[in-house]
Amino acid sequence: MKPVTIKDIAKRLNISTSTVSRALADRWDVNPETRRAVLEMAEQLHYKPNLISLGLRSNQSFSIGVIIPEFVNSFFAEVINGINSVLVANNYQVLICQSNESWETEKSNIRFLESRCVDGFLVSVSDDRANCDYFRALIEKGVPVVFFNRVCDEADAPEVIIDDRRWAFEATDHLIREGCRRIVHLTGPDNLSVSILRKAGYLDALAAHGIEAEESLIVPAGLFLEDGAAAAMKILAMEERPDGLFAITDPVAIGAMKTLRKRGVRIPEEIAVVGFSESPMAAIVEPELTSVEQPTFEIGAAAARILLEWLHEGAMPRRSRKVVIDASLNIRESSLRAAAARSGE
Amino acid sequence: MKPVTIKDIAKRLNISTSTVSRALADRWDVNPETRRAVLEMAEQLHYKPNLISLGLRSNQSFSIGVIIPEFVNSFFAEVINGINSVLVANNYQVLICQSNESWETEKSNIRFLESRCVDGFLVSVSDDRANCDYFRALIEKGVPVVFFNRVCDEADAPEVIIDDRRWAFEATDHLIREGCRRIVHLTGPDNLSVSILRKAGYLDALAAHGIEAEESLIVPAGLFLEDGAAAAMKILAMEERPDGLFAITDPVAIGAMKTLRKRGVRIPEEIAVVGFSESPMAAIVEPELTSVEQPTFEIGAAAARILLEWLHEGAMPRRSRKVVIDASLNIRESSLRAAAARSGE
DNA sequence: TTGTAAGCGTTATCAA
DNA sequence: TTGATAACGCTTACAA
Repeated sequence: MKPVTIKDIAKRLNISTSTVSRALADRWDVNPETRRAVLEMAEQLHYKPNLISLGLRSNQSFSIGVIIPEFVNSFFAEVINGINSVLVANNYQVLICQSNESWETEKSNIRFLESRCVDGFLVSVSDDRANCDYFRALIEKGVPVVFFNRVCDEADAPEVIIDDRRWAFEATDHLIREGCRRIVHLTGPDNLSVSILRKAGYLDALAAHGIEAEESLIVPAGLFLEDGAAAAMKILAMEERPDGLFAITDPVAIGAMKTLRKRGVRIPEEIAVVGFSESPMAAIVEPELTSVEQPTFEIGAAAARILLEWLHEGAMPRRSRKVVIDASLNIRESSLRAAAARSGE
Repeated sequence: MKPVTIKDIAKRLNISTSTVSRALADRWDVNPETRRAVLEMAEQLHYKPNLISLGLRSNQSFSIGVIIPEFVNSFFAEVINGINSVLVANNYQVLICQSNESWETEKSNIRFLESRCVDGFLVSVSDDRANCDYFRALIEKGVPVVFFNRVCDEADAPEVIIDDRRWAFEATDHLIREGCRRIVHLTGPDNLSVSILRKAGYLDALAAHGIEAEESLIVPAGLFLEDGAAAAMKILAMEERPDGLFAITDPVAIGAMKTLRKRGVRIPEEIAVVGFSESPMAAIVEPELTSVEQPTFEIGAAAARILLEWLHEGAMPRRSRKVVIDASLNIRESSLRAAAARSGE
């Protein structure tokens, strides 16, 4: 069965499609009688406007492409909820594509979404991307792009982030105040903005407390549970055991923690642990994990709002070039070394 | 800047748009010379086909609407990965809508996706839906709908499920074999197919072992962490403490387990616990949680394949009316009561 | 082998 | 207040 169109309504009422269109759009220049009849008939035939054809004419699709590395870990899923809340309320559809941390996939996602005529992009970049040329080209063509979380500084586009460097500082500073002196840092992929910034914050904190950084304490890990578990094996093999651990993400922290505990390392007494980006798992694991909490929903909502503004204004909203959202450090058992030591005595 | 269209290519080459169209579609009836020129020009101008306009003509959009209750818990996110893997490979776009467990939202999602001319639906229904009339109407109109996980038996549509009743039986049976006799069951919302079936499986297992079911041991909980935590308080208040717990989902099991442990209940020694639907948290929580593992990715992929078949055949694939995917019981510490008792002696 | 023209659903423009 | 027509990007009979 073919879908009902304004033609069907027009035919039934013996009027023209333009009148039907006007009546449905609630225009002033249409007879109240006619409008009523049209609305009634539309209802009766279960008419639903075809948003696709609308897009053809206006050259906009009322859809937004979202490109993220993955959404199985709840972080990006929560961000998408923030994005959705804003865009759906404005009658936009969200098209979600996963890059699976692959640049190639990211590029093909962009092409695909362009073919679908999305009105703009919300992007958190993958980690194996060599440069930002693709996004630069997009922006130069006039396509609105807003980055969040994992950004592309070389591209001139708005970004919504937290102050990763500052919060990595806070996390490390907290460990030092808990008495840690040999703090290992599990890093993420090198070309990810968050990797670089969080490492910088870690180094800042060491410097602020006059602790010398040691190359051997900076352990390349990754972003996921397995990466943390693998890194833990390296830690166990170290001649001089560290007394603190700051991981780039919660999964990495948890993966490391589980492995260390299985090998009999007591947490936080022997090694205090701090993660980053507050996952639901942080409150599940034992001991509960200290972590930097990012307001994920708000990050998504903010990015979506900037994109909407760009769409409405027709130009990049300059004052939103860099939006820094606040974060917080949730202190839990995994890092409370001083308290644990006291209660253990 | 306007996007490049076949008109632009045609104008530059002084040929007609139909020739360009044919050349791009790689038709036989076009001069190799012309084809080469067209392809070259398309490349040069960065031409990208407009999938939207294509849909207008053919009355199909090459997009599929997916409606799920939520995707912050990884279960549905994993299913979507399965869906994506099949559909993206077939050049379909997936439009994801969350119902947030609200029937109203579900209905508005359907309307919205219909307006976007999706070619079909993949649905896991929300829990507060009164009936399936909406989906029935859709199917009668000839719109392909495939249900997965949470299905709508009243609607005549394919469904992809696991044998919830059987695996609830296995889970409960396992607890009984571990020596449990007073097993509490934390249930989900009443009108959800999985709630009903898992409760039935629980009762089956009790009956099979000649254990009398007790109304007071069937505790209405919900689907999430908080629901499990709240249910745990009820358990703690029971006069006769149960020795086993089977929860409708992992989050409920984990919520209950955390609360029980905080109140000093030893798991599995005092209460053995089994969850359902294997979440990543199962392997994180302590003690690690025994749970029924559903092949989430495969469920999504299977549902997507059935939908594709329906789309290609033009008729509902009858032999896929009910596809039962296999599952398994992952036995971990939380339920190994016998072993724990031995090692504790 | 190529071009012309109609059509998909809708709206904007102009004329009636 | 309403209707006819063109246009959005693309494909496809049919004609040349």
